[in-house]
Amino acid sequence: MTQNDTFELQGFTPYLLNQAAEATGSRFQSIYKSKYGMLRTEWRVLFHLGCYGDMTAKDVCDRAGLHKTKVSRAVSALAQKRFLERHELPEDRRHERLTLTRAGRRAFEDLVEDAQNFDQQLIEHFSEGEIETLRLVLKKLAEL
Amino acid sequence: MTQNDTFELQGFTPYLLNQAAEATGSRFQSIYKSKYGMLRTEWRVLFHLGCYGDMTAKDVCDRAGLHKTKVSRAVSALAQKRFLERHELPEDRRHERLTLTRAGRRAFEDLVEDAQNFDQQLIEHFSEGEIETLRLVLKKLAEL
DNA sequence: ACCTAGTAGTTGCTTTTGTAACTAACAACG
DNA sequence: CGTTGTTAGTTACAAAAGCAACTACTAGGT
Repeated sequence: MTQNDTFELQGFTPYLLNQAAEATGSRFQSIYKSKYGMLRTEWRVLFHLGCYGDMTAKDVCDRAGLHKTKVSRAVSALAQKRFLERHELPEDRRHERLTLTRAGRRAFEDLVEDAQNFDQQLIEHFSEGEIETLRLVLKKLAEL
Repeated sequence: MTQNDTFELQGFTPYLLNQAAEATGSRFQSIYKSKYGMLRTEWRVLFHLGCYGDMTAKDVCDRAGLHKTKVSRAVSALAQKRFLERHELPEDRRHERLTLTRAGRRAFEDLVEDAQNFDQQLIEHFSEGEIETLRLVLKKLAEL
């Protein structure tokens, strides 16, 4: 193998981010996929509603940085699983308020536990300072 | 909006990783997509060959953690663009050595510049210590 | 030589995503 | 009232990813 020493792929931030996100994300996905047959976008919508309360699909798009078609399909899937209900807002019938059903909230709370355990297992490999820096940097990177 | 205060989505590591990876990755993708019509997996294969020298598709799979079908299709696409050539190894005709063509190497070197500039713009928002910690933690997370 | 098991890589089919066009509803202005 | 522009959400079609079955080849017995 001949190599080019001017660039180190292992030091390229987007590549590292992708590898880490893929590794952790796919392991975590297997949990909610096997338990509830949910896709990643469905999990995100569920968690947005569970963590931040009722909102419209548009709100989810803005908060999560997801395209509206993705959210639309995830909402349909969650509605079909009877995890949420849609209520047209009378003051503007274009919007619909999304609300978790009792079953949806139960699933959310169950998955919150899994998420906490999973996160715990991840962060215990690092010091508190490292985790603090990681979170700070990731949040900034996501907003750039 | 009613809310559940027991879990903070913004503190969940896989979610943060995903948001940061998505934000930076999609911006960077637009560069090589517009310049060379490459997909993310094609970019990765190109960079593996460019950075680490000739190898087989299997080697790329192992190093990059990609499924062989994804790599197979990326290799076909890069071959069609005349960015690489495949050479069956005489000692084991199941393997094929992948080699960048002159055009492939030119594209690689061009994109290395873009990658360096891009990375520079990312990391200049942070201190050296933060970047060092970030890289360390991301590498470990990718290997867990 | 033959049979079995395993590997590198491809192909076909299904699921998921991305993009753009669409519907329905509102708002502001003439 | 229209007409124009804008927004929330859906749908239809194309591109891409995931998965399983397949081909071609090698290796290791027997």
